Amino acid sequence: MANSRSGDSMIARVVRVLETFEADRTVQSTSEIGRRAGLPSSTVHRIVDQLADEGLLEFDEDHNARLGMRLWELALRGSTALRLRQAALPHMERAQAVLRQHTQLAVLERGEALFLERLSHPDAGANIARVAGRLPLHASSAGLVLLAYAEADIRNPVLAGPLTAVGPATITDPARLRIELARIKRTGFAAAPASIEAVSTGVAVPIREAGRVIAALSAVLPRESYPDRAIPVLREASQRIEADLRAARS
Amino acid sequence: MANSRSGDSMIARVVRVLETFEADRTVQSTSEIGRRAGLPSSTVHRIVDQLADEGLLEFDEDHNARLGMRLWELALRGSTALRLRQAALPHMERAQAVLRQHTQLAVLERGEALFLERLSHPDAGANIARVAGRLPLHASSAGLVLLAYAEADIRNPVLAGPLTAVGPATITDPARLRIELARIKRTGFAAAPASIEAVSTGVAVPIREAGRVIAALSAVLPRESYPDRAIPVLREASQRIEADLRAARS
DNA sequence: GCACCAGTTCCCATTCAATGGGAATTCCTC
DNA sequence: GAGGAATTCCCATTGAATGGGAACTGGTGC
Repeated sequence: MANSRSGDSMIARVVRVLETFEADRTVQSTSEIGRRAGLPSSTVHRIVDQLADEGLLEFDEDHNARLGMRLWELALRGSTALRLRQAALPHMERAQAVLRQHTQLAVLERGEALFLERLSHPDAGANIARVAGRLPLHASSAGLVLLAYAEADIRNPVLAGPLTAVGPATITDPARLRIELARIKRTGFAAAPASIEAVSTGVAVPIREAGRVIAALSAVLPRESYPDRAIPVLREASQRIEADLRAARS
Repeated sequence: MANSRSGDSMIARVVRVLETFEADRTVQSTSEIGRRAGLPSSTVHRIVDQLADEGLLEFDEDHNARLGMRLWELALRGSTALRLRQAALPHMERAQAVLRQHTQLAVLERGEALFLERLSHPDAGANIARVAGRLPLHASSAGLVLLAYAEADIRNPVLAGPLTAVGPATITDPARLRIELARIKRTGFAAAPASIEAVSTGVAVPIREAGRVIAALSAVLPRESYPDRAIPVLREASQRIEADLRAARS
C-alpha cells in the first residue's frame, strides 16, 4: 500500500512526529514516537530516519531521538519569533534589572499565549510559564492582554468557555472576563493577582506593530508587591521595543 | 505522475522549502519559494499550503509566506538548543555585565559554528555573528574551540581546507591551524585577534557535558583590550553553565 | 481601458514514494 | 537461556503526490 490508510499527508505525519517532543520529553526511542504519533512501526522508523538524514532529528548514542539543531536553525533564522525576541531582549533585560522578578514575552498562538522569552531572577518565585510553552489566555496577564486586543473571532470562542480555573483567582465567569478585557483596553495593562499562583501577581502590557498588538510583555511579581511600580517599567520597555521594531523595518 | 521526477522524498522537499527562508529573507511569495527550492509552481503551491495548514508557515495580508510560530514552537520546546541556551543565559548575562561587549554561545553544526545566543552591549562594536547564523570554524574564536575538541572526522576535512580568509588575521595555513588547535587544547581557550574584524578580538572557552565539548562560550572584544581579563570571566560562566546542565539532568 | 506579466488556483492523467504487515535480527533485562 | 522490545529489512500494493497546462486574479504601465 503506497500511501496511508488514514489519508494523511506526509507533512501531517511529520508534524505528528515532531509534536511528540515536548519540554518534558526531549528524548525518546523511535518506537515510542510511533506509538505517540499513532504510526505503524516500520512507517515511523522510515520517517524518523528521513528526518534524521535531513538533520531535523538526531540520534544520541543510545539511539534515542531528539530534535535536531538543523530544525532549530531552520525554524529560527528567518522567523518572526527571533525578530521579536531580539528586538525585545535588551529592553526586557533593562526591565528585569529594575523589577528583579520574571519578565516575559508572549504572542497569541492558536487560542493560547505562547511564550517566546522568559527572564528570571534567581531569587524570583515560582513561575510555570516556559519558553516555547503555552498558557491559557484567560489565565495569565500576558494572555489577558493578548485576548483584550484580539479579533472577535479569536476572543469569542474563549469567552464561550469553558474558562478553567488555573489558580485561586483565575477569572472563570465570562461576564466578568468581558468586563476585565474592557478595562484592560481602557487602561492599557493587565494586572492579574493570583490568576495562576496564589503568591504571585502578573502584570502585562501590549506590544504593537503597524497599529496591531503583536505580543505582550509581562512581569510576574510577588503578590504583595505593588504592580503600579511595574507598569511604567513595562510600558517604557514596550515603547522601546516598538521603536526598535520600526527601526528594523526601515 | 504520482511522485517526483527527481526521486525526492517529501521530507527533502519540505526542507528545501524551509531552507529558502533566511535572516535576510523572512518573507516571500510562494512562486519565489518555488524558484528558490527548484520546484514546479503547482507543486510548491500545494506544499506551501499544506505547511501553512499545519502552522509551519503563515501567510501575511499580502499573501506572502513567513515561517510560522507553530514551527518555532515545535522546534524549540523539546530541543537541546533551548536547554543549552536556558542553562547558559543567566551566566552569559553575568559575564556580559562585566565585559560589556558581545557574549555568544555556539555549537558545532555541520562543520560550522552555529550561534544559539548572542548578547550585545549597545556600545559594543560590530559583530557579524547572528543568532541561528553560522560562521566557519577556523574563522571565529568559538569555532576554533569547537574545532580543537572535535572528533578527527570533523576536524580533518576542515584542515584539508581550503581555509578561506574572513578577516585580516584569519588563519589560512593548515599547519599553523593545527598548532593553534593544539595550543587551544593545552591552554583551554581560544583568542583570535582580527580573525573576522580588524578591530576585534574573539575569545572563547569550551562548555562540557558528560566529558564532551558540546558548545563554546565566547566574547568579542575591542582589539586593543586585554583578552586575559575576559578569559576568567568566560571560564567561570562556563563552569556555572556546566553545573546547571548537570543539575538539570539529575 | 487595455495589454502584459506574474502569481495563484484548479484540473486531472499518471505513477512511484510511501505504505505497513510480517519476518528476521539485535539488544537488553532478568 | 528466555522473553520482550526495538530495530531493520523485505516487498506487494496503491493513492498521495506529481507537474503540465489552462484559467483566473491582481497589479502595473501606457
